[in-house]
Amino acid sequence: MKNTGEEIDQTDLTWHQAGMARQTQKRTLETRARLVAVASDLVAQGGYTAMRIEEVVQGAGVAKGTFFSHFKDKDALMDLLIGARIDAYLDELEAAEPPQTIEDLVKLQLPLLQFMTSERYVFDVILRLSGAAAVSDVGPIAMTFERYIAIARRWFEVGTFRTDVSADLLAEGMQAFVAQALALNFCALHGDQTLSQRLVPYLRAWLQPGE
Amino acid sequence: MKNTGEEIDQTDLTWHQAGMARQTQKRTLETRARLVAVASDLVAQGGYTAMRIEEVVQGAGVAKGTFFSHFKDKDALMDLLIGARIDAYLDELEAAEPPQTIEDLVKLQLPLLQFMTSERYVFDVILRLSGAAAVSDVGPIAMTFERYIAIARRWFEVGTFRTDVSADLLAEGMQAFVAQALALNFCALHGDQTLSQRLVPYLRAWLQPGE
DNA sequence: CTCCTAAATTGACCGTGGTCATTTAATCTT
DNA sequence: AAGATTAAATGACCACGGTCAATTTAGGAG
Repeated sequence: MKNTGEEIDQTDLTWHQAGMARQTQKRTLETRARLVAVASDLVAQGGYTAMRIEEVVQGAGVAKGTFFSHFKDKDALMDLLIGARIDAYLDELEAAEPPQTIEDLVKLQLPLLQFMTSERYVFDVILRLSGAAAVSDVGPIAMTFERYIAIARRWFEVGTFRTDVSADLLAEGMQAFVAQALALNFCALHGDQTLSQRLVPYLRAWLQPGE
Repeated sequence: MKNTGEEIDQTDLTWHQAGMARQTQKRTLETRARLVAVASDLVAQGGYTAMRIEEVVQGAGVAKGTFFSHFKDKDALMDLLIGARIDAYLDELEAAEPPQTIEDLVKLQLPLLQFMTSERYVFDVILRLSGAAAVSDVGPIAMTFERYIAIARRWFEVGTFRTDVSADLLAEGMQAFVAQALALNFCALHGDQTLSQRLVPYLRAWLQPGE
């Protein structure tokens, strides 16, 4: 995003008069890094639900207002932290061999799904940030959702699954079933089954109908 | 839920000594009714997002604490208000002829879906309350989700849809796709399509594979 | 009617996310 | 180096959901 502006004739203009923004100070990056590091630590200790902005700024040795000049709101920080975790799981999915059976498909994703349901709050944040209201604020989590679809699409292009509909549609459908299964995981009425148990019948009916 | 306690021998015990709770006062019901009425009015005026507990109690002429002795939290009130609206839409679905085509299926549900996406906040509340963490607090919205599945199941039992999997699975799958479509409705990257446009391909692939 | 108990109500208070006018610090200009 | 200009940081303040010890009120018991 940065430094992509076009070249500007500076012969009779200072770069400021030409409308260039003054460059970000080193201080800024340090402060931001400290905020993220402290937040990360706090999450490691007490989980996402318990993280408090007040504690983050105290730990980073800055005022509360400083936090909000670095992040739009608390969600933006969560977006970053949770998005990074999801990305790491997607790295593993991408590195793995494309799954050939429904069971493999579920098994491969299980670590990611378990992270997503590790705290109710985490799941809520993910749902809230999985789609961006404006193109300009597509955040880390929203990016991971795009990425997830892209990875799944590749699996369905080469795999042993139905071919009467596009791999893209199959991927989006799987996403829908995964979200459903995760939601039901928090539900007392259906909480007895494991994620896999719930997911496999769905995906079999979706990806291999009539078999 | 009320007055379901078993009969108790009262020959030598007052009903109070027998452990019966003193009956709810008329006052209670009036206060609660007033709170709900005011809240309902406020929602009608400014939408769910803008509703403030402070305004509700002011309008009802009670103290703030009173609200929370009637409702566990703000969500509980929203559960009631939104649940009632959804129930009304489900009444219509139940009264209608079972849809025979995908297009009819979507068209029939459209009013409900438009309500669910009328405000981002409403959608978030619905997602949050659609499953109850404990059996004891299955609220109005959670009930409507059970009801929705039951209605859809009946459609799929008599309709012109695939029969290789249970009608129950079909219903739950449709729910998943509907949720997905609603979520994408708030997403800038996919916001150009209408709900129907998004939903029809999904449901065709799910309910009538290979046709 | 009066006393007594439990239900209902009160409102000051708290936790926490978020704002913004003001102050401080860095960097550019001359 | 001094002055000008913008970025960064500050912290008092607000909004709003939620709590709870204290108070009021309803209605049965005597």
